[in-house]
Amino acid sequence: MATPSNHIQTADETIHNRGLRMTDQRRAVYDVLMGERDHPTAVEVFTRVRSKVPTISLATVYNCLDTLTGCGLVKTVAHEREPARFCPNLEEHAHFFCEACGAVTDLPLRSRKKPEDVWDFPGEFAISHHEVSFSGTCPKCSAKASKSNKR
Amino acid sequence: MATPSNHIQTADETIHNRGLRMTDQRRAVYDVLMGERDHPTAVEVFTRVRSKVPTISLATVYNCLDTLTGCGLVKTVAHEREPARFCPNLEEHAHFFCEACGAVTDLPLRSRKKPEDVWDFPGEFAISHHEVSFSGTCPKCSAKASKSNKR
DNA sequence: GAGCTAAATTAGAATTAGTCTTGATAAGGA
DNA sequence: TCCTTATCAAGACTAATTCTAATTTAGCTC
Repeated sequence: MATPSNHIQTADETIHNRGLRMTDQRRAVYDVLMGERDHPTAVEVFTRVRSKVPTISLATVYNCLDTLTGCGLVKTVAHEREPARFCPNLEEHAHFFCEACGAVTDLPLRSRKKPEDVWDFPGEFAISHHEVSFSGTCPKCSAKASKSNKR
Repeated sequence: MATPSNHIQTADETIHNRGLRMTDQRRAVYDVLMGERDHPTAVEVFTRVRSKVPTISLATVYNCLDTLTGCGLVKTVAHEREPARFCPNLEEHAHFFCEACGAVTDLPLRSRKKPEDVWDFPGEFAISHHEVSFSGTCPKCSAKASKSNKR
């Protein structure tokens, strides 16, 4: 329903099909997200985008991110009270938040398990989205920690 | 590790064991959360608590919620960019957010399944927390919707 | 290509949730 | 009782995001 899978659409097509325009700003924001897949915040996107489109404003970055998420090209990633992050990975996946370095890692699904198998839904819940997130220490920081523990 | 399960502690004991005091304000905040299990925001807790402790300030409510979560008596529930909600249910469970009425429902675990069975963790991730949330339409709102669709 | 219209952008103001600061208050132990 | 420390309260402050209003741009029609 959200993404017509009959054929692969380019971002341009997806946007045009909604009656919207692929402007320089929107493309630049999208390119930044596709370029470095590190889940930047709006402000981080803003600073990266400015190297390509120096006149862009932060409000526009917010607008573009809004448009792109509205078109389903980008997903927002919320974690605790931290600023929202943005992710162009449309595959089903969970997120891992490293408490040491702040890195956010995509974790692909290993087995296709239905939520109903794992959690108890008492009554008729109509699920439209679900989100799974983990936090802890990422491999890099785990390695660093065990090294410094050995001294 | 987080909750010593050798014997059941009262909230008072848990707080005292941390060298802190169970004040009127803290008890009132905790009682509000235990009373209506509807995942109120800090402001909602504030308005409810004021009927018991009329002189309490919002800052104190934030402080109390902070202390209680620090002691592990209460969990914060984050969803999108919305204000944080608070939950005294310490059992492992997921949350369901109704997009129609805004209600938040606890969903207990049906089967004890390890995250590693479901998601692919490439490398040595040390998991300290995980959070699962669903959104969609709750049973009440589903019933209302199907009724009004029939007209 | 000029003119029109709606969409998009911009800068800055406004909002909101939450935190910080500071001084007052209160509780528990010596 | 005195002393120390925790706690509370009020309001100032911050950061992320949204809103507003004016300007610019793109695509369409003539």
